[in-house]
Amino acid sequence: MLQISQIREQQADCIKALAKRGFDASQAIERALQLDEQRRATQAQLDETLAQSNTFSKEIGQLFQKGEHQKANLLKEKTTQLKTKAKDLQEQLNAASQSLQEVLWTIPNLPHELVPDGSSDQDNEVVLQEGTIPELHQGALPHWELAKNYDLIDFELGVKITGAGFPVYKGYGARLQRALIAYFLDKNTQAGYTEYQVPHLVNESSGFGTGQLPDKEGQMYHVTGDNLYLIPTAEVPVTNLFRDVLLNHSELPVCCTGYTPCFRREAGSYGAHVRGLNRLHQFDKVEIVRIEHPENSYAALDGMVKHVQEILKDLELPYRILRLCGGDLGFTSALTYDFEVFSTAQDRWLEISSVSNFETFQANRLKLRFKDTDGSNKLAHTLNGSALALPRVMAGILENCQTPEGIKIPKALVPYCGFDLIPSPDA
RNA sequence: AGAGAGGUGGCCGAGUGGUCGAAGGCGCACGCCUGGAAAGUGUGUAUACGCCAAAAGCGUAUCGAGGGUUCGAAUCCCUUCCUCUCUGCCA
Repeated sequence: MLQISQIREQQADCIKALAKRGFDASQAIERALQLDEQRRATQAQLDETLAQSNTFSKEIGQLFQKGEHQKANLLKEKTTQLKTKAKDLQEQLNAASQSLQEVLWTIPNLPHELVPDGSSDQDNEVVLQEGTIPELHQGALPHWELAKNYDLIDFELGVKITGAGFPVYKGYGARLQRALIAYFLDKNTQAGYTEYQVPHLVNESSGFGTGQLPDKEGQMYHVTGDNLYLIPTAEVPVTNLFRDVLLNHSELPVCCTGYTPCFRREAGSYGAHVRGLNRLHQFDKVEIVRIEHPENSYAALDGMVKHVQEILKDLELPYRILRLCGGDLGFTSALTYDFEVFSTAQDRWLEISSVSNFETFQANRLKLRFKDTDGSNKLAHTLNGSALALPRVMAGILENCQTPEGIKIPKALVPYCGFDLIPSPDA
């Protein structure tokens, strides 16, 4: 959520920045400013009324102590009138604040100046491509066929016990999955992130804190009996650890990592893009989250990009980094880098990680602040990224590392797996 | 799920109708003391919003949340959420 003070002071800049997203903010911003004006005017009136009422109350107390009941009763009548007025004003104030908040919720974050123009993923800017795209042998297969032939993942069994999009990992598949989680967590911990294990269900307040509610309610699984939500990403529980928190500047940056399964309803998804591991209702992900001083947040973002890069190099996967254009940028993000791994067998790039700086957009909703060196309280900057999402890494490894003998495990993973080859069933 | 207890500032904790934004302690900041440190000692130390060009200052709200009684509520009443203890169930 944008800060109303920023909108008030930089109205034109805000509208201009949001235009990069293809978002015409002029109406929403005008309405917000109008409501803000109304809110402030009402509060000024209310404050004055209450101040008078408070003064009278004190006088009444003193008069009663002195035994001057008549005078006191006279004042009582006056306060009764003020009370009615105050109640009325309070209602107006609440209504204006509520409406203002609702308008602010509809306005996305301001894109950073580095964000390229553009309306769709076609316009994302490739900032770097690295790693060699392997030449695969004759008869190389996409991962969903490999998973079946090697008996690594059983999609039908998942359908039987739960439904589509809930795969069952078996044998080498399950072990590779476990190895990846441990490997990612180790890499992140070595880079200075503190490991967390967090709940996989969150309450309503947490859903609002990171912005999944109220807009994306349909994307989350909802446990109605207890009014809890299954997390769509570790970002939700991890970031909410710092909801309503006032940190000291000396505590920054806060760096967290955590592994969780992620649950997404993905209502409306269909077609070839949801085949195999490409889109699931339940998948595993290791997330990194940073809380930063505003002055450091972009350096931190670069650091996170470097970190993810290192992991992908370690895994010997061909990847590229995209700077998302205005039209493709997430609602809450100011600047996002997407990582994509090339799937040779599918002949396309698969998104594998997304690293974003949200600046104060999340912190404003979360009320996540820090006490700066000058003693003032400021909103912190939040950042997060996947390091990494498992299914696409799994797909990338299966497809890019397939040989006639079997799937060759990248060296860095061998100590975690305990095997260096998933032997081909045909060999 | 049943019975009971409780939610007060960064933390602990007092406070049952007015002078309470709230004693006391811890912590923190600055100063004194010291060769330096510890101990000791003094002072200060909540948040949000609003008014003001800004600072100073002033106003309002906030003792889990919402409503009510009252001229006046941390304190009384109602609703609700949460936590803890015991019992039950259970990895």
